[in-house]
Formats: sequence, C-alpha cells, structure tokens
Amino acid sequence: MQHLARLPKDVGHAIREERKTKKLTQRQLADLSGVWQETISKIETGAANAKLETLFDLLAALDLEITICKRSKISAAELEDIF
Amino acid sequence: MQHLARLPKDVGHAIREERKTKKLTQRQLADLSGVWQETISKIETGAANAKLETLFDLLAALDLEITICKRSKISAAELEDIF
DNA sequence: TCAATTTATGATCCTTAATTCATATTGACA
DNA sequence: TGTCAATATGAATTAAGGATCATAAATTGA
Repeated sequence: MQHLARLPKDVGHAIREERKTKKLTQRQLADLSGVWQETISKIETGAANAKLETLFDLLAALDLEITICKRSKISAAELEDIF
Repeated sequence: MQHLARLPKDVGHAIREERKTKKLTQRQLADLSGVWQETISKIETGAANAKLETLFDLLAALDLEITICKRSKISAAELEDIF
C-alpha cells in the first residue's frame, strides 16, 4: 500500500495507517523510533508540523521511505472525498 | 523523474534537482512558494532540518508530491555509492 | 459495565527552524 | 578578469516542535 501526501496531515494519516497495519501501539512505535508517544499522537492527529528528521525516524521504524515525484492528476484520497 | 528520500538531505537534493530542471533560481522558487531564498539554500544544502509545512510549500510550487511506501531493497542513490 | 490499555491533551523547558537583514562566496559569461 | 546574478552564511529575533511529566479521554476486551 502506498500513501500520497500533499499536506502534513496526510503524513500523519499514512503513519497511523502503517502503524495499525503492523499492529503497533504508539508506545511501541515510540520505542522503535525514539520519538515520544505524545509526539506521535500529535503528528498522527495533524496537530503537529513535524520536522523532517522526526518524520524519517518514524518512517525508518515502520520500514517506509518517501518518493518525491510529479503530482498526479487526482489522488485516491481526493477520489474518496468526491465519491 | 522520481527521487527516493530516507534522510532530510535527500529531500534537499530532490528539491534542488527539480528546481534546476524547471530552470528556476532559488529566488524565483522563493517567490513561488513563499519560502525565503535563504531557507531554500539551507534546505538544499542539507544544513536545515525543515518542517513538513515548509517542505510541502516547496513541493507544491514545484508541482511535486510525496508518496510513502515500503522501503525498496536498494535505492538508486545507494547503487551510485557502490559503483 | 469495569478495568486495563491506548491515545490525546496541557504545561513547562529547551532547542531549533523560519524570518529578516546584511554580506560574503561562488558562478556564469561578456 | 571584472561584473552581475545566484547562492551561501551569519546574527538576531520570533515562533514552534520535541522532550518530559502528569493526567484526561477514549478504546478495547473480559
């Protein structure tokens, strides 16, 4: 599964989804990544405008990486919003 | 072209590459994105650990987006380092 | 429903990014 | 090489994230 992100909150959603897919609690992810549970909560709910390093710490713990590419015409998320 | 990123400096490289591809100066990108030229310089050179919002401002101005997905076995950048 | 776990929130402190201005360096090119 | 544009760097200020502790709220499962 891959997640498209154009805003910080999209990143939070992606992290939460992947964490749940891997059946990890925020605390377990905190232990794996070195990022505090409270911080993870704020990022997942979109309350934080995280720093790149924090994001990459979380992505590494979740065995994820980022690809930067040209914007697609319409995203799956946008489709979900429309229909 | 798509850029893989696992560290903040990878993001800086990707932004610089895309900016050059589009033949924009840092100042022009600054005007387009609302991010200061000085900040762009620091991000591109890896001297800054940018915030997500700043990153997305730059990506939007460059018509780029991010995809979060499972780590590939080996990246193009890693291949370049090896060979 | 109740208890235990998980997640969210709030406050404080510390660190650091972003802004802003000034200027030094570098790079391109006539 | 000399000049102009582009990029980098540095300082000061402001704003915000992250660490940390405490705890409230929500979720889950017996």
